[in-house]
Amino acid sequence: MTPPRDALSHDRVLQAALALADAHGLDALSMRRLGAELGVEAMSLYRHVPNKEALLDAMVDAIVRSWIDAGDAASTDWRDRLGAIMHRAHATMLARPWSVELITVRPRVGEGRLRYAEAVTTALLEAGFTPQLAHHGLHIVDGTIMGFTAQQARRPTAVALGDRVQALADGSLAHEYPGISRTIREHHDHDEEYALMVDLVIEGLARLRDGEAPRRTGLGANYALAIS
Amino acid sequence: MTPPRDALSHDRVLQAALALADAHGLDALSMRRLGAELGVEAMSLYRHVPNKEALLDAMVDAIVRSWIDAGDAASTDWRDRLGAIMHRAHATMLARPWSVELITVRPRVGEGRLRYAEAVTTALLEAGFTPQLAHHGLHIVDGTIMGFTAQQARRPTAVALGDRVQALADGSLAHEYPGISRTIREHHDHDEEYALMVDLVIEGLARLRDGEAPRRTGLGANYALAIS
DNA sequence: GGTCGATAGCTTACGACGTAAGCATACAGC
DNA sequence: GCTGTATGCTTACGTCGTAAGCTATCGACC
Repeated sequence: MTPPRDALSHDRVLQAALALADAHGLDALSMRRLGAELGVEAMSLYRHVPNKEALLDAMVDAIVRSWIDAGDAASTDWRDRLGAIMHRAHATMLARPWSVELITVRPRVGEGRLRYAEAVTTALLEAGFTPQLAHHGLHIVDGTIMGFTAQQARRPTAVALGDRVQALADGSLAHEYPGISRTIREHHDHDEEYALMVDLVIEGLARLRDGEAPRRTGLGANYALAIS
Repeated sequence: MTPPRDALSHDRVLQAALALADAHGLDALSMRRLGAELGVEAMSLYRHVPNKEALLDAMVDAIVRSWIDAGDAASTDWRDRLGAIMHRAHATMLARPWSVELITVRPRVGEGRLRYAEAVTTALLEAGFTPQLAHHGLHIVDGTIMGFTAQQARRPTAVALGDRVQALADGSLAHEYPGISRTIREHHDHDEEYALMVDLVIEGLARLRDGEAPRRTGLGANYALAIS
């Protein structure tokens, strides 16, 4: 059967879902609305997607896949390779703010995430990290990307919604929160801030590899035990 | 009117919501079920809580509030103060895995979050950081806590759900993903890994304060522009 | 002590949501 | 032309958050 020009397919559904989230946010992405966007009833989508969860997973993987680039491996400097990945991940997520939430919450390991993890891991291994340390490094890089980006992505909302943020900015809470009041008025370039952290992390990883014992603040377990 | 022993109140609703999430996860927290748990109809809750969103925000703030401790300020060493906060935050979130998702997604600035931000900021300011750098430091610390913890919290799920993770562990995907296959079999202590990152970040902040120019991997903006 | 206003909880109802089950259509291969 | 299979539609169920209005209880005051 030659499908008509506008036949559905897994990919068409996926693309429409991405477009809908881009246009109206993640909350607007319901199966009914997605169907409508495709000129089709909601239930028809289930011919091409097992359920909504799987669709969300596919969306996540499509995005994570774009974090890496075939050209990365060409660079010989592992710092550049890692930096490129981290900045690309940051930029692509900020371009679709809804994706941050989605990626944070859905841990399914798909093709894209595997390729990304592989790229980071091999960069570290080739740079002389032990397998143990490379594994830690992957988690540290991952945490850095997600944590910083998540925080940055939700900052505009925080400003828009937080009545208190205004009070802080105009100084009326200066007595209660002197520290924040003093720092909040600075001008901040968030992209530059991220670059700062990326370099901080990469430099820290290099020092770990080189066996320079970090000045320990005390074993983490102590704190964990102290409060549990 | 003396309320009967079991009268509702904002606090009782909040505590019940926390308990329900602890016991059955965030998905189980519906207004109907929460009401049932309190022996009350769903709509009765709305006398004490404006809507579900506000309840979730209150839950978040109750948790974030526990990240700091009055004793922190007593310590003179800023590394210890920061380390204590970061480890406490990590531990309290892991103790309630559902909170990670909630905190990541809801950026409302409440009392607890302000106090936490203030504690981190003043620790940095008192350690000689410029206001500008202290502000960056807060975001870096925040990103580190959330990113790493989020990733760790969802890792068990990733293992449970990812059919591929098994394939990686037993080596059948070694050809496609040699790097991950090599590192995934290492034994990992995740708390120790977090301690590693905390020290890495604190040490990196110290170097920023001391004006040691990090070895730049190239300006972040370059990457961002290259792909957008 | 009778009345009154406020408070707390209940009832009903609406419009979303994800999706199970079964039906209708339309094509490909014979 | 017949038949099997793939595709999309229809209907329906149980869930959700919450708007609107009702009822019952109780302290405060005349």
